[in-house]
Amino acid sequence: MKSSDFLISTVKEAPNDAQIISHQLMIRAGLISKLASGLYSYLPIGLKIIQKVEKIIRQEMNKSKALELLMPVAQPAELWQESKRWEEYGPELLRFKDRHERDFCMGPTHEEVITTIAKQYIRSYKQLPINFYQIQTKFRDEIRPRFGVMRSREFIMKDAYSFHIDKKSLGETYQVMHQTYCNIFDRLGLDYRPVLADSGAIGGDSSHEFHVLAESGEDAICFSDDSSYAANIERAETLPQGEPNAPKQELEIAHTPGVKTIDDVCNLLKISPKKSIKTLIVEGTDDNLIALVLRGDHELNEVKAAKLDGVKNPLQMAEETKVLKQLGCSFGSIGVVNLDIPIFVDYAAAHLSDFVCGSNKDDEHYIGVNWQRDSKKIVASDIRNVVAGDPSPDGKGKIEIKRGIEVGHIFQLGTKYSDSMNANVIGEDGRAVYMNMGCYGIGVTRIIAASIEQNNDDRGIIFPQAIAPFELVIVPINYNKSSRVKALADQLYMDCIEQNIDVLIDDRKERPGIMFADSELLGIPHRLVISDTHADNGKIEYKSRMHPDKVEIDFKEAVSFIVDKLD
RNA sequence: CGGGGCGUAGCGCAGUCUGGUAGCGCACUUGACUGGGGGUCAAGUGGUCAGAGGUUCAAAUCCUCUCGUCCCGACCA
Repeated sequence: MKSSDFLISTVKEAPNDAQIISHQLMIRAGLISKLASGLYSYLPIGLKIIQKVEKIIRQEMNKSKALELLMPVAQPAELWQESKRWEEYGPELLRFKDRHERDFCMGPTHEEVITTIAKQYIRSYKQLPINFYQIQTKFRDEIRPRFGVMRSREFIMKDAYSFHIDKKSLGETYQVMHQTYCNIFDRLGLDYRPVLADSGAIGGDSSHEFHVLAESGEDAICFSDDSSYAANIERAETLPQGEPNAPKQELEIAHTPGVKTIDDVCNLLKISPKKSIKTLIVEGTDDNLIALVLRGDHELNEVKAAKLDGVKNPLQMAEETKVLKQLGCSFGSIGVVNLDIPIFVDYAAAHLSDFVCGSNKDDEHYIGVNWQRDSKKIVASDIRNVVAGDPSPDGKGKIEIKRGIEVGHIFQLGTKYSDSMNANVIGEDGRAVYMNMGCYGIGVTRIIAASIEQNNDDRGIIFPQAIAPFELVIVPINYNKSSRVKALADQLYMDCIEQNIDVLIDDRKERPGIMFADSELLGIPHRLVISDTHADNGKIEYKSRMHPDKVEIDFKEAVSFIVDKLD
């Protein structure tokens, strides 16, 4: 490709709505262009990158025996009503009517459609297992689109759906997909980790997420420092800590006028938050109130809490007016002594002795509280987020926490959709059974942002070779004035094309500094520079985007030198 | 949905408080010089100041409403 035939739309300054480095660089390098909130056009150079990512995904998916197909973006409401998700999904599902006033939605995912296809064409266990995938545009009307294509409303996703006669077969394909995902992310040159995940609203049993490690990641990932344990913080478990110590202090009232927060209580009473508890009130399933108790320095894990018996799922914090009416105090003064509603206590809080808590009266707190002596029977549970330093749930090592960008997610769905949509096959024994399903997603466009988050410097993007928009850039100095440079550069360009190198020759009438800066901003991995001074002695200059040093090589060997680098 | 910010040329911004000729840098066009790290000089192009209504002799500027956009929170396959 010649620069003069292409669109190089680099800019010095990114728009001020670009917050994170990948978003800024994608705008500055001219990969994307914003159309509206969460909607981006991919300019020619951005599309080249997408196509390279897709190629790797296709190759590995095909290798896993998955079959590519393509389903519609627009989907009829009937399908979603059948799976009950028309009601469950909420405003993230973009709904609209056609000219006949029939309800439709833009597909945020395709379980319903693929299940319909499977229902139609898969009749016998002999056709199973089978795994369909597509690479296609999804639309989710995100509450808050942000970070460019990292969390956009419209995005490209590879989604796969497998069908099985039983759970065993599903488990086998799940393992194959786990390995396939590792192969894909390896080839994409990403620093990533598979982690245990909550399966969320999609339902099902077993689930792993694949996270690219990056400071800007929206998820917290927990690792053991001494084993392979890794889990999303939503899912990472904490362990019971045994019986608390025997009481040493008497139960006493402390006056705490106007004090509401844990910080204020602890400052006033000169204790550590680790010796206090906080009591959160949530809605129960019968319009009742339920107390969740955490150590003062810990955070509630809403995913875990929503799964407790009698607690409304999804979790809903109680209104303060309702709390005031039923418990007689405001949020900051709730405590566990004489609290007459169901109480779930986090393991760490249940392990405390002689602690501080609210008294269920404003402006007073209890000190010297002890569970056995001062509170009614409680249920100890795992309801908090793990923190760095917690013991790993597998008993080996301690937990470390890092940030991650979710680029892949695999689920074992079981029969959730085949059941509600009546997708069955005839088994070996001649009886109809619901098919087990798995589903497997990769965020194609998010991968590009994630890769840039991991690979950049003060000059711009440093693309891994596998997804770089070009493998090589030729920068001729004085191309438009020096006929000798032009002849050599053109020859080199033709030779590269002959070797199937994805090469860009910068034949613009620009000063060298601009061409260097653009090639670095775009993250092209290899660069050859031709000038009159080099031409004099039959040399050419090579520079890798990864290394600061330039090297001189013989002009005649330049192409084979690059071919070697690309292998 | 709640709280906050912003909206002036393609991009980054000043001007708004205190009403009176719409500006700067980058980019873009033309020319000259220059030619290995975003160069210099000169001359240009480009704006319903987000939109609507109001106050006023006069509104980018004051008032009201609407829209867009970003941040924080709640939400999230």
